Amino acid sequence: MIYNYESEDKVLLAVDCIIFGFDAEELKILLIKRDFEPEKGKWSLMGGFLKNHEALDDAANRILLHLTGINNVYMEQLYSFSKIDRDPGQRTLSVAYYALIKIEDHNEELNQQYAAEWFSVSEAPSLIFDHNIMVSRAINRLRYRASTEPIGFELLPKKFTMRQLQKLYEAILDEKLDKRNFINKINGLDILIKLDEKDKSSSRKGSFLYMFDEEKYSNKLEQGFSFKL
Amino acid sequence: MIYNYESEDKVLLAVDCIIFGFDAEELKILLIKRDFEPEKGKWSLMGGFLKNHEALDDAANRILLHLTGINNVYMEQLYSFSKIDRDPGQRTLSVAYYALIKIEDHNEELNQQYAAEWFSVSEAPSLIFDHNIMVSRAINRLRYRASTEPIGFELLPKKFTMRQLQKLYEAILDEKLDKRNFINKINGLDILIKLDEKDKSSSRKGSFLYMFDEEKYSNKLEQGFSFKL
DNA sequence: AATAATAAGTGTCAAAAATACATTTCCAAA
DNA sequence: TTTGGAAATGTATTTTTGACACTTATTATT
Repeated sequence: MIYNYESEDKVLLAVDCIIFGFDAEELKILLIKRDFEPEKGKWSLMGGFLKNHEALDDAANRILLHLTGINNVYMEQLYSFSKIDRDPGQRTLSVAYYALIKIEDHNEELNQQYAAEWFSVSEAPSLIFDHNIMVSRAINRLRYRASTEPIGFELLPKKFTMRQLQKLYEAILDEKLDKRNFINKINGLDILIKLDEKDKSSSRKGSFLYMFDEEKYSNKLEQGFSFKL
Repeated sequence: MIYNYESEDKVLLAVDCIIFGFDAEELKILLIKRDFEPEKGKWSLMGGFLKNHEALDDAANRILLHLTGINNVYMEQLYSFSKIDRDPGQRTLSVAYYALIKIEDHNEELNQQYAAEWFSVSEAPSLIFDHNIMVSRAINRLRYRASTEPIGFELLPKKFTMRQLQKLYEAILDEKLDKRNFINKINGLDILIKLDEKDKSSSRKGSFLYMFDEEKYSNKLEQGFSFKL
């Protein structure tokens, strides 16, 4: 007996992306104003529908690229949302993804070509459907992931200062950290390259720039090292 | 303008359940032999298809109930799998859930009414499709969850000994734990009720039985307590 | 009644990790 | 040369984790 797949229901599957950025010491999300009904004119996550011939990861990347021009960034599947009436227009499920992007690298295109806008996580407007729930789930996941894997760097410029890194973690974890303890911990991990360059934008003395040493990190990983912050 | 939902593809959405149990000091999963093509006769997770009128959580519960007679147990959504050809019969996505059940409470019905069989996680057969990947992801999730929330008790009888609890955590974490340190840690959490009863099945002295004190736990939760093992 | 067998139950010390905390240094601008 | 301001730096204390071995309670056996 072959299973009769035809007798089963098929569903519309949306993919929605929570896009995180970091700027001015704040964790931000990228939102768009929805330009069609239902809920036209309201703020929304970036979304689209899964096509028959693509995997979810691919759909998430396609949607991100299409709505922001951004490609090739860190993304992770978050959760699938399925409340019957979550979309008042039509029965739709949604698989949420979150992405981490370096705001500086993408600022211009976003503002000009796309109707997208950054909001500080704490001041974001209320969103359509269950998107607020998605965002808060994404923040939780980001908190966990950022304290067990070195993904914070995805939100910073390639070269960054210790202060930036600390402010980033403070924003993600939503708590103040002690500067000396933070630096000691980071240095203890031994996965950064300290450059000879300094960033002089914030002080006369200038502060040294660092880069994440991906190669060193993956070597250490193989030797049983585990990132913990 | 109203969005034209009709032009979007719809997909078949399966729900597969990884069902964990604990017995004889081992972490186990419940599998069934598939009785239809494709892959008829091979071992598989419990699965079914999402219906148009139900949410994923409800589908997972329905499928669990239908295939095992089990109801009302701990379940958590795990991940959505979408590789194009994951099911050779038909393009299908699958949302995986895992469940924790108390084997003792359900043993008879499972063996008699249903063609389900328990396998130790380490000795389970190779499964159809991407089910092996689902299982290993579920184990990871279970490890994390069990060390940050008191869900281990879902796998034990209502009354259990310290030794059982320790063996359970050893099985979940896949590492030996020190008896004294473990007991000290558990007692430090102060979320168990020590009963006057003893279990005499494993020694002449007998060992005290404990119960999880749900009420105490949720009170402590509200006061900022967080379970950590 | 004494003994033997077996798992249950119990505490301390040392090492490591986390936390709290204040001063000096460097550089450019005035 | 002085000054302002952020960057850089180390130590002492507390807390947590990890290692480790003997006594107790009970019943079955003699």
